[in-house]
Amino acid sequence: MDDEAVPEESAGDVVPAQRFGKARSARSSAMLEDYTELIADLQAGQGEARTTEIARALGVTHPTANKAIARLKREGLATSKPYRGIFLTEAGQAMAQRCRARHRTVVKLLLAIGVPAEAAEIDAEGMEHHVSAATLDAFEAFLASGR
Amino acid sequence: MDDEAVPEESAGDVVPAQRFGKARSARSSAMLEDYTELIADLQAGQGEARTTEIARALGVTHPTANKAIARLKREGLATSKPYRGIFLTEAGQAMAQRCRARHRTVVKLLLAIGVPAEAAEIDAEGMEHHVSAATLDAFEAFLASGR
DNA sequence: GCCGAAATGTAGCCATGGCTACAAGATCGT
DNA sequence: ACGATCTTGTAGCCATGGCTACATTTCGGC
Repeated sequence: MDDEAVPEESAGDVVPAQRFGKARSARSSAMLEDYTELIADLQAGQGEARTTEIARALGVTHPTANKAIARLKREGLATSKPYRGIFLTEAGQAMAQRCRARHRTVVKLLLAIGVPAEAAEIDAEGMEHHVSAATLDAFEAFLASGR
Repeated sequence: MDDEAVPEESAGDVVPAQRFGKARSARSSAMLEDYTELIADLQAGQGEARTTEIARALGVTHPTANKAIARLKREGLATSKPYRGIFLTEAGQAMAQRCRARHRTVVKLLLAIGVPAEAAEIDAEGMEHHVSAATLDAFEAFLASGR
């Protein structure tokens, strides 16, 4: 959180490095978010989340999914016992819920703007990870105001 | 490019794997877009784009910028001679222009929605790379319609 | 004209996130 | 209960995009 007050910047620019840095870190957590959200969906939908299902849903091979799940476990977002389903921890469930809500809001906003449904779904998948709290608030306010 | 013609999918879901795949590929081209856009800016602003400037503006070290520039050259987007400035090819300039226009549109849309200016700038940096042509059109139509 | 500082380039490390190939555990049919 | 098959896990490769450390080139001051 440091936007202005950069001494010898000619103020015309706001130091773009910050923005790019934020975009980069958002990219790195995007995967975690996708996985937790998906796992929550699978648990809700069919009781448990299996590695193969996760891989299939994300369009990656199962070893890739496996590595990602290992990372989720490392980060304390999920747990699992060998050859069994994957389960989210409290933290994981919280993240999944937040992401799902944000995803829905982004899609609704795009639709409200007039974006075709398929494009809205596809683009939201990538955009959502870059939507800050402030922006999300604005989206919700916009939707609530009935435009 | 394989979008439709997936035979027996029950149409209730549109196969999420596609969406994730698109989001992933958008992520991989995001860097190219950032660099070309920035190089164009630097050329316009101070006549030439130097490696150190690019690195500073993006908030990375110069070897990182150097590698990225090597990739730009590989992809035919930029040219440079050792220890000299970086220049965009025709293709690079075209990409830069498209990206800059898209960036501006995204920012304007966010502002129109009511997103605070700083958040709009930051979030747009990440979001823009996931905005498809269809979505961009919708954004422009929305802005033109004065809401 | 030379020498030192700044800029640029190169080498090599690390983590990530893809992949294929193979190993090992579960499950199900007979 | 056993074997085939499916699922899961592991190993190891590649490319990418960060980084630090070091080499080289350019450039500016003296």
